[in-house]
Amino acid sequence: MEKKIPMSKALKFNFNPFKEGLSHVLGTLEKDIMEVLWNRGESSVKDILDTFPTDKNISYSAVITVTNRMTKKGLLEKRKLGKAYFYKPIYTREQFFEFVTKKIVEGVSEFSLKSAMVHFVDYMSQMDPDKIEYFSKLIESKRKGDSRS
Amino acid sequence: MEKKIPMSKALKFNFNPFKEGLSHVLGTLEKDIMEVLWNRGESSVKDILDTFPTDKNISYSAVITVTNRMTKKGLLEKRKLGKAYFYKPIYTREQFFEFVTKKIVEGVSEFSLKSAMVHFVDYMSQMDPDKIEYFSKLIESKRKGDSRS
DNA sequence: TATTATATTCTACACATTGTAGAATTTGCA
DNA sequence: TGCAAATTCTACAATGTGTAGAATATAATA
Repeated sequence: MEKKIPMSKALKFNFNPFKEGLSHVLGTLEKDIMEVLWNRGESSVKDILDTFPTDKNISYSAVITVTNRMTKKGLLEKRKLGKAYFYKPIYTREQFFEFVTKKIVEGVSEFSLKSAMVHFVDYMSQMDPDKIEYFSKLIESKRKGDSRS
Repeated sequence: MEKKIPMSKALKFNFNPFKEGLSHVLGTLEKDIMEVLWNRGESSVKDILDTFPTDKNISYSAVITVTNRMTKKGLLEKRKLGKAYFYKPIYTREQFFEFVTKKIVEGVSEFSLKSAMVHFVDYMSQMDPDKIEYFSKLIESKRKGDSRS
């Protein structure tokens, strides 16, 4: 019997606006694991566990269950190296942030474009002017060159 | 024994970027109920059920359970009128969209401001130029007058 | 006031997601 | 081949949502 090839589905996620950083998108353990993998690259479960503070008290099983779920969800890739499986992120940290941000921006724009515009500008206006400056430039460049469909 | 006042918690929600419209934020039945309440105003469970197509086959219990959960979540208010409870949205449709959009925009900006800017502009540039026009104006007005704080 | 129609509450199950881990099994290297 | 290490399997908890039956409460009316 052929081993089933674990189809890496397209990444799906929810966005929780009441959390921060990666926790907008990932559970606590998922997040910890992603951080480790982005920081030290392809790692085994043991590697991951070793980076956790001792008082964290997470079991080997807990980690392996979650890494496998993340693999199914299209977040990680795994391959066997020697005796153990090694996991690595399919997306770099930057790609992941890009991907998530794009989806959310598209989603919220579809949800309510006008509100999105207003609140986006509001948000930026509370930041330093550089931000708005940068943003204005982005828009200007779109308004000019970019008239392709 | 005093009746417990059902503290209307602050509205919490997740945003699913892979859905559309209200379904970004609400479950199917929740959404159907909100639509009814926004359309016809304060309504009893029976009222709500009556608006559902016969083939929908949702039980009275199902609706009442969900309306009560939505009340706990800070989405609805209820009060007794005659024999039955009547539910009404705490937020108007517009307020709700505003609220959700604001939270998501703030969330995604916190998540990754630069990406958010880029994708937002990208998204708009695929829309008609009016959108960008409107947006530019918003920004301009911020850049001028609004230097408070 | 007793009856009845109707509304509510309670409880519970299903499914999905995430955190968690023990037990059993497999496997690779010494 | 045997053992240590790793994996798989299974399972339970909590949360959110859909769903509904049974029991109970209540209001209107006969």
